[in-house]
Amino acid sequence: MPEGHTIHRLAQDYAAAFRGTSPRVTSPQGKFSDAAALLDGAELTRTDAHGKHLFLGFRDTDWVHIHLGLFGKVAFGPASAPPPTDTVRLRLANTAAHVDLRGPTTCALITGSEKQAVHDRLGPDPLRADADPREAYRRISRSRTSIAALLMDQKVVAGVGNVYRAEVLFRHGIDPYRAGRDITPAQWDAIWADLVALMREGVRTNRIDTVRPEHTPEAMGRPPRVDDHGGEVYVYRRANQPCHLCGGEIRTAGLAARNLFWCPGCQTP
DNA sequence: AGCTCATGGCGAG
DNA sequence: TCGCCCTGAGCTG
Repeated sequence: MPEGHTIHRLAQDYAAAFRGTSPRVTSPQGKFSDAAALLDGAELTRTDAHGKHLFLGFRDTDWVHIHLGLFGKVAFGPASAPPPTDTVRLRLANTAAHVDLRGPTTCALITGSEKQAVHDRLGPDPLRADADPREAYRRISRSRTSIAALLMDQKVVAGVGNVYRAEVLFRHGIDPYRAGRDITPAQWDAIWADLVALMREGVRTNRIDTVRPEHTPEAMGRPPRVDDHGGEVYVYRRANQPCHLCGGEIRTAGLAARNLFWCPGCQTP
Protein backbone atom coordinates (compact mmCIF):
# COMPACT_ATOMS: atom_id res chain seq x y z
CA MET A 1 0.00 0.00 0.00
CA PRO A 2 2.07 2.82 1.27
CA GLU A 3 4.10 5.30 -0.67
CA GLY A 4 3.79 9.00 0.06
CA HIS A 5 0.57 9.49 -1.86
CA THR A 6 -1.16 6.93 0.38
CA ILE A 7 -0.08 8.76 3.51
CA HIS A 8 -1.22 12.16 2.28
CA ARG A 9 -4.52 10.64 1.28
CA LEU A 10 -4.84 9.12 4.75
CA ALA A 11 -4.15 12.51 6.34
CA GLN A 12 -7.07 13.88 4.31
CA ASP A 13 -9.32 10.95 5.11
CA TYR A 14 -8.62 11.00 8.85
CA ALA A 15 -9.35 14.73 8.85
CA ALA A 16 -12.55 14.33 6.86
CA ALA A 17 -13.90 11.71 9.23
CA PHE A 18 -12.63 12.92 12.60
CA ARG A 19 -11.35 16.50 12.61
CA GLY A 20 -13.37 18.63 14.99
CA THR A 21 -14.69 15.59 16.83
CA SER A 22 -13.55 13.84 20.00
CA PRO A 23 -13.47 10.16 19.14
CA ARG A 24 -13.12 7.18 21.37
CA VAL A 25 -9.48 6.10 21.12
CA THR A 26 -8.56 2.49 21.83
CA SER A 27 -5.79 0.01 21.14
CA PRO A 28 -7.42 -3.43 21.04
CA GLN A 29 -4.07 -5.05 20.32
CA GLY A 30 -2.64 -3.41 23.44
CA LYS A 31 0.65 -1.95 22.25
CA PHE A 32 -0.74 1.59 22.24
CA SER A 33 -3.09 1.26 25.22
CA ASP A 34 -1.46 3.77 27.57
CA ALA A 35 -1.37 6.51 24.96
CA ALA A 36 -4.86 5.65 23.76
CA ALA A 37 -6.18 6.16 27.28
CA LEU A 38 -4.58 9.61 27.38
CA LEU A 39 -6.15 10.57 24.05
CA ASP A 40 -9.55 9.01 24.54
CA GLY A 41 -12.17 11.73 24.19
CA ALA A 42 -9.68 14.42 23.10
CA GLU A 43 -10.44 16.49 20.02
CA LEU A 44 -8.69 15.60 16.80
CA THR A 45 -7.67 19.09 15.71
CA ARG A 46 -5.50 18.50 12.61
CA THR A 47 -3.56 15.99 10.56
CA ASP A 48 -0.30 16.23 8.68
CA ALA A 49 1.87 14.13 6.39
CA HIS A 50 5.51 14.28 5.36
CA GLY A 51 6.76 11.55 3.06
CA LYS A 52 5.58 8.26 4.50
CA HIS A 53 4.99 9.69 7.96
CA LEU A 54 1.45 10.44 9.13
CA PHE A 55 0.59 12.68 12.06
CA LEU A 56 -2.72 12.95 13.89
CA GLY A 57 -2.98 16.08 16.04
CA PHE A 58 -5.02 15.94 19.23
CA ARG A 59 -5.77 18.99 21.37
CA ASP A 60 -3.12 21.69 20.88
CA THR A 61 0.01 19.74 21.60
CA ASP A 62 -0.35 15.99 21.19
CA TRP A 63 0.56 14.12 18.04
CA VAL A 64 0.21 10.49 17.10
CA HIS A 65 3.11 9.60 14.82
CA ILE A 66 2.25 6.76 12.45
CA HIS A 67 4.46 4.98 9.95
CA LEU A 68 2.89 2.08 8.08
CA GLY A 69 6.13 0.38 7.09
CA LEU A 70 5.69 -2.32 4.52
CA PHE A 71 2.66 -4.02 6.05
CA GLY A 72 0.65 -1.32 7.76
CA LYS A 73 -2.95 -0.85 6.71
CA VAL A 74 -5.76 1.54 7.54
CA ALA A 75 -9.43 0.68 7.16
CA PHE A 76 -12.28 3.19 7.47
CA GLY A 77 -15.84 2.16 8.15
CA PRO A 78 -19.19 3.41 9.38
CA ALA A 79 -20.11 4.16 12.98
CA SER A 80 -21.36 0.66 13.63
CA ALA A 81 -17.81 -0.55 14.19
CA PRO A 82 -17.45 -4.31 14.34
CA PRO A 83 -15.63 -5.77 17.34
CA PRO A 84 -11.97 -5.12 16.60
CA THR A 85 -9.72 -8.02 15.73
CA ASP A 86 -6.68 -8.52 17.93
CA THR A 87 -4.28 -6.92 15.46
CA VAL A 88 -5.88 -3.47 15.57
CA ARG A 89 -3.20 -1.18 17.01
CA LEU A 90 -5.33 1.96 17.02
CA ARG A 91 -9.03 2.49 16.60
CA LEU A 92 -10.76 5.86 16.44
CA ALA A 93 -14.55 5.86 16.63
CA ASN A 94 -17.01 8.75 16.70
CA THR A 95 -20.76 8.92 16.11
CA ALA A 96 -20.33 8.75 12.34
CA ALA A 97 -17.30 6.59 11.59
CA HIS A 98 -14.51 4.37 12.79
CA VAL A 99 -11.01 3.69 11.52
CA ASP A 100 -8.63 0.83 12.31
CA LEU A 101 -4.84 0.87 12.01
CA ARG A 102 -3.01 -2.46 11.76
CA GLY A 103 0.59 -3.51 11.43
CA PRO A 104 2.35 -0.12 11.53
CA THR A 105 6.05 -0.02 12.28
CA THR A 106 5.43 3.15 14.27
CA CYS A 107 2.45 4.31 16.28
CA ALA A 108 3.58 6.60 19.06
CA LEU A 109 2.40 9.59 21.05
CA ILE A 110 4.87 12.45 20.54
CA THR A 111 5.26 16.15 21.26
CA GLY A 112 5.44 18.98 18.78
CA SER A 113 9.20 19.16 19.04
CA GLU A 114 9.53 15.44 18.46
CA LYS A 115 7.35 15.87 15.39
CA GLN A 116 9.63 18.67 14.22
CA ALA A 117 12.61 16.35 14.59
CA VAL A 118 10.94 13.94 12.16
CA HIS A 119 10.45 16.74 9.62
CA ASP A 120 14.07 17.77 10.08
CA ARG A 121 15.46 14.40 9.13
CA LEU A 122 13.29 14.06 6.01
CA GLY A 123 14.04 15.45 2.59
CA PRO A 124 11.61 17.54 0.55
CA ASP A 125 8.28 15.86 -0.17
CA PRO A 126 6.83 16.43 -3.66
CA LEU A 127 3.38 16.56 -2.07
CA ARG A 128 4.17 19.33 0.40
CA ALA A 129 3.86 23.02 -0.39
CA ASP A 130 7.03 23.78 1.59
CA ALA A 131 9.20 21.40 -0.46
CA ASP A 132 12.37 22.73 -2.05
CA PRO A 133 13.62 20.38 -4.78
CA ARG A 134 17.02 22.13 -4.83
CA GLU A 135 17.62 20.71 -1.38
CA ALA A 136 17.34 17.23 -2.87
CA TYR A 137 19.49 18.10 -5.87
CA ARG A 138 22.25 19.39 -3.64
CA ARG A 139 22.66 15.88 -2.26
CA ILE A 140 22.06 14.06 -5.53
CA SER A 141 24.54 16.12 -7.52
CA ARG A 142 27.30 15.43 -5.01
CA SER A 143 26.74 11.68 -4.75
CA ARG A 144 28.34 8.71 -6.42
CA THR A 145 25.41 6.58 -5.23
CA SER A 146 22.96 5.40 -7.89
CA ILE A 147 19.97 7.58 -8.58
CA ALA A 148 17.76 4.56 -7.81
CA ALA A 149 19.12 4.34 -4.27
CA LEU A 150 19.00 8.11 -3.79
CA LEU A 151 15.34 8.30 -4.77
CA MET A 152 14.51 5.75 -2.07
CA ASP A 153 16.55 7.58 0.56
CA GLN A 154 13.99 9.52 2.60
CA LYS A 155 16.63 12.04 3.69
CA VAL A 156 17.03 12.98 0.02
CA VAL A 157 13.41 12.87 -1.15
CA ALA A 158 10.52 11.98 1.14
CA GLY A 159 7.63 9.87 -0.05
CA VAL A 160 9.04 8.08 -3.08
CA GLY A 161 8.88 4.29 -2.78
CA ASN A 162 9.71 1.34 -4.95
CA VAL A 163 6.93 1.90 -7.49
CA TYR A 164 7.40 5.63 -8.08
CA ARG A 165 11.16 5.15 -8.20
CA ALA A 166 11.02 2.52 -10.92
CA GLU A 167 8.37 4.36 -12.90
CA VAL A 168 9.79 7.86 -12.78
CA LEU A 169 13.20 6.62 -13.93
CA PHE A 170 11.54 4.82 -16.82
CA ARG A 171 9.52 7.89 -17.76
CA HIS A 172 12.72 9.92 -17.96
CA GLY A 173 14.79 7.30 -19.75
CA ILE A 174 17.35 7.12 -16.97
CA ASP A 175 19.14 3.91 -16.07
CA PRO A 176 18.67 3.25 -12.35
CA TYR A 177 22.40 2.67 -11.83
CA ARG A 178 23.41 6.08 -13.11
CA ALA A 179 25.23 7.99 -10.37
CA GLY A 180 23.44 10.90 -8.75
CA ARG A 181 26.26 13.25 -9.76
CA ASP A 182 25.55 12.45 -13.41
CA ILE A 183 21.97 13.70 -13.20
CA THR A 184 21.83 17.19 -14.74
CA PRO A 185 19.88 20.06 -13.17
CA ALA A 186 17.42 19.96 -16.07
CA GLN A 187 16.89 16.23 -15.60
CA TRP A 188 16.28 16.69 -11.91
CA ASP A 189 13.82 19.53 -12.52
CA ALA A 190 11.91 17.28 -14.90
CA ILE A 191 11.94 14.31 -12.51
CA TRP A 192 10.73 16.49 -9.64
CA ALA A 193 7.92 18.05 -11.67
CA ASP A 194 6.87 14.60 -12.77
CA LEU A 195 6.87 13.28 -9.20
CA VAL A 196 4.70 16.21 -8.12
CA ALA A 197 2.19 15.49 -10.87
CA LEU A 198 2.19 11.70 -10.50
CA MET A 199 1.93 11.75 -6.72
CA ARG A 200 -0.83 14.38 -6.69
CA GLU A 201 -2.75 12.18 -9.05
CA GLY A 202 -1.99 9.27 -6.73
CA VAL A 203 -3.51 11.13 -3.77
CA ARG A 204 -6.60 11.88 -5.83
CA THR A 205 -7.13 8.33 -7.11
CA ASN A 206 -5.52 6.43 -4.22
CA ARG A 207 -3.43 4.34 -6.60
CA ILE A 208 -0.29 4.62 -8.69
CA ASP A 209 -0.79 5.10 -12.40
CA THR A 210 2.21 6.13 -14.43
CA VAL A 211 1.37 5.16 -18.00
CA ARG A 212 0.93 8.14 -20.31
CA PRO A 213 -2.40 8.38 -22.16
CA GLU A 214 -0.78 7.52 -25.48
CA HIS A 215 0.67 4.32 -24.02
CA THR A 216 -2.41 2.90 -22.32
CA PRO A 217 -3.55 -0.55 -23.40
CA GLU A 218 -6.51 0.99 -25.24
CA ALA A 219 -4.29 3.43 -27.12
CA MET A 220 -1.78 0.71 -28.07
CA GLY A 221 -4.22 -2.09 -28.77
CA ARG A 222 -2.93 -4.45 -26.12
CA PRO A 223 -4.83 -6.21 -23.36
CA PRO A 224 -5.44 -4.18 -20.20
CA ARG A 225 -3.15 -4.96 -17.33
CA VAL A 226 -3.28 -3.62 -13.80
CA ASP A 227 -0.68 -4.54 -11.23
CA ASP A 228 -1.70 -6.04 -7.90
CA HIS A 229 -0.97 -2.70 -6.30
CA GLY A 230 -3.96 -1.34 -8.21
CA GLY A 231 -2.45 0.86 -10.90
CA GLU A 232 -1.07 0.67 -14.38
CA VAL A 233 2.69 0.91 -14.77
CA TYR A 234 5.52 0.58 -17.29
CA VAL A 235 8.09 -1.57 -15.50
CA TYR A 236 7.24 -2.20 -11.85
CA ARG A 237 6.87 -5.96 -11.24
CA ARG A 238 6.98 -6.61 -14.99
CA ALA A 239 10.25 -8.58 -14.97
CA ASN A 240 10.85 -10.63 -18.16
CA GLN A 241 7.82 -9.14 -19.86
CA PRO A 242 8.06 -7.00 -23.00
CA CYS A 243 8.45 -3.27 -22.60
CA HIS A 244 5.32 -1.40 -23.70
CA LEU A 245 7.46 0.99 -25.73
CA CYS A 246 10.41 -0.87 -27.23
CA GLY A 247 9.30 -4.48 -26.82
CA GLY A 248 12.56 -5.41 -25.07
CA GLU A 249 12.56 -7.46 -21.92
CA ILE A 250 12.07 -5.67 -18.61
CA ARG A 251 14.87 -6.52 -16.19
CA THR A 252 14.92 -6.87 -12.43
CA ALA A 253 17.67 -6.89 -9.83
CA GLY A 254 18.04 -6.49 -6.11
CA LEU A 255 19.21 -3.12 -4.86
CA ALA A 256 19.49 -2.44 -1.12
CA ALA A 257 17.09 -5.27 -0.27
CA ARG A 258 14.42 -4.08 -2.71
CA ASN A 259 13.54 -5.21 -6.20
CA LEU A 260 14.47 -2.84 -8.94
CA PHE A 261 12.78 -2.92 -12.36
CA TRP A 262 13.87 -1.19 -15.56
CA CYS A 263 14.01 -1.42 -19.33
CA PRO A 264 17.59 -1.51 -20.65
CA GLY A 265 16.31 -0.53 -24.09
CA CYS A 266 14.59 2.67 -22.97
CA GLN A 267 16.76 3.75 -20.04
CA THR A 268 20.27 4.90 -20.79
CA PRO A 269 23.24 4.67 -18.39
C1' DA B 1 -0.26 -25.71 8.19
C1' DG B 2 3.54 -23.74 6.29
C1' DC B 3 6.05 -21.05 3.01
C1' DT B 4 6.94 -16.70 0.23
C1' DC B 5 6.37 -12.23 -0.90
C1' DA B 6 4.98 -7.30 -0.47
C1' DT B 7 4.48 -0.03 -2.24
C1' DG B 8 9.72 0.35 4.69
C1' DG B 9 13.14 1.29 7.71
C1' DC B 10 16.14 0.35 11.59
C1' DG B 11 20.26 -1.26 14.02
C1' DA B 12 24.18 -4.47 14.40
C1' DG B 13 28.41 -5.94 12.45
C1' DT C 1 24.85 -6.30 3.82
C1' DC C 2 22.08 -8.83 6.81
C1' DG C 3 18.50 -9.77 10.17
C1' DC C 4 14.62 -8.07 12.26
C1' DC C 5 10.02 -5.84 13.25
C1' DC C 6 5.03 -5.16 11.82
C1' DT C 7 0.56 -8.28 8.85
C1' DG C 8 -2.04 -10.60 5.32
C1' DA C 9 -2.68 -12.77 0.78
C1' DG C 10 -1.68 -16.28 -2.20
C1' DC C 11 0.20 -19.96 -3.14
C1' DT C 12 1.85 -25.02 -1.87
C1' DG C 13 1.04 -29.35 0.42
